[in-house]
Amino acid sequence: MKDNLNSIDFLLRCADTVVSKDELQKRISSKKKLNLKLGVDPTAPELHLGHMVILKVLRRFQDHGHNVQIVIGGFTALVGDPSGKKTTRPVLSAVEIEKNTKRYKEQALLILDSRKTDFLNNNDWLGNLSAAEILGICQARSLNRIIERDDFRGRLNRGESIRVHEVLYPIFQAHDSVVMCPDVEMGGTDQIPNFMTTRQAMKESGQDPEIVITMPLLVGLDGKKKMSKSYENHISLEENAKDMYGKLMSLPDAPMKDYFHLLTDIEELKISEILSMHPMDSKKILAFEITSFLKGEESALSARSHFENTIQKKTIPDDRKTFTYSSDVNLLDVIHKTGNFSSKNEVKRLISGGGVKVDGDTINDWQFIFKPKFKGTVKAGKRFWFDLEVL
RNA sequence: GGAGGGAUGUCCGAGUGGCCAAAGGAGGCGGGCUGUAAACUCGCUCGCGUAUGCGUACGGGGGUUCGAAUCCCUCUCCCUCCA
Repeated sequence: MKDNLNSIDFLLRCADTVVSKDELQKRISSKKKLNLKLGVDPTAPELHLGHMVILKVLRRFQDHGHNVQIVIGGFTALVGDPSGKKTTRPVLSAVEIEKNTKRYKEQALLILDSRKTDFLNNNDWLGNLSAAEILGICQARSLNRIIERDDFRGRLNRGESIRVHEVLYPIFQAHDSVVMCPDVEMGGTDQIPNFMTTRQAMKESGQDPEIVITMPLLVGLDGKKKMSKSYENHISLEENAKDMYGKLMSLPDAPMKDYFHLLTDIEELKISEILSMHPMDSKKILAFEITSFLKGEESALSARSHFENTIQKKTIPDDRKTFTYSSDVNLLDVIHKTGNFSSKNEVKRLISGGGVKVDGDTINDWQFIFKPKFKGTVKAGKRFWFDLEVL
């Protein structure tokens, strides 16, 4: 059973919810150019592979001629999504939002087709609503419907407080869709309750409700928790090719299958074929595929050979810095001065723990002195090498 | 408005006057094993040029004491219950 790259099943590969597939099929068959909406939060401008999952699906739609509208939540950022009880929500200035938006654009366009992508800011329509207008919108919504969702109901049952603005959040988000009239809205699984409110709102405004597609969360490099910057298990889209490739190689085996499905366009059959190889070889294909898609084939090739040389063949990489001293220096100082370690104690620990080699020999005396005329290569920690020369 | 509970190192969490730079766990770092995977295993995990030493550190400030994370006062923040 081969994937047909044009089939709706391929477009929706791995989607965990589609409401509804029939409707989508109908709209696609009508040959109409569809508008796909994606809402983003301008408080977190650094994108990673987890964000790429959705962008990748959007890109497939674009390749079929459809259009993508990214809504920057300039206004809703001030309201705060009810999921997650963040202590204080930073209030962003217009300038910051501008800056974050720009950065977001750059990263998103690594994946999306710029000719088929529009960027909007919901502050443009939400920011100027009068109190009367807000009342009007709220009049058409029912609280019952909103607090049906599990997280609200749970909090009510447990007697935990729900702030009024949290209830308003889905109303504002829904209003975006009422204004934009998208055919499809995409998001993460956690957005489903908000999307349901949105569909309801669109119906009440006499529109065809948007189709909702949600994608599963990508697991992070620890193989356990979802990929997130705050868990420090992410791979940033801004990462350079070498690090991206290297980090992908450190991914546990188990999530590889998901990574192939969610982040590449490789067909189903081919994926199972790749996964039946030695896990390390499959992972190299995965790492290459993703790095090359985001950073270009050339960088990916050199990232791969860098990995093979330094890690697999244990060759010392040649892009090392050289540090030169004019008189005796000890090991501690030399390593500390490279600026890669935050304190001398940290370096001492590294040295006495056996993590430092000079020209291949482990040295665990931090007072080790380099005499004049010394010339050699120091390895400090797992993957940091530098040259040292004492005149 | 009233009653009560809480804030400890990156995180979780023990500790209720000296033996506390503070148990334990997680995470992280380094070694071994390996496929820079997992699992396993061993060591380290505030800073200071080398220290039975000094400095910082248990939400902020002040006090009691020879001595405070531990007691008292006060401030800030969080939570629960009643209204």
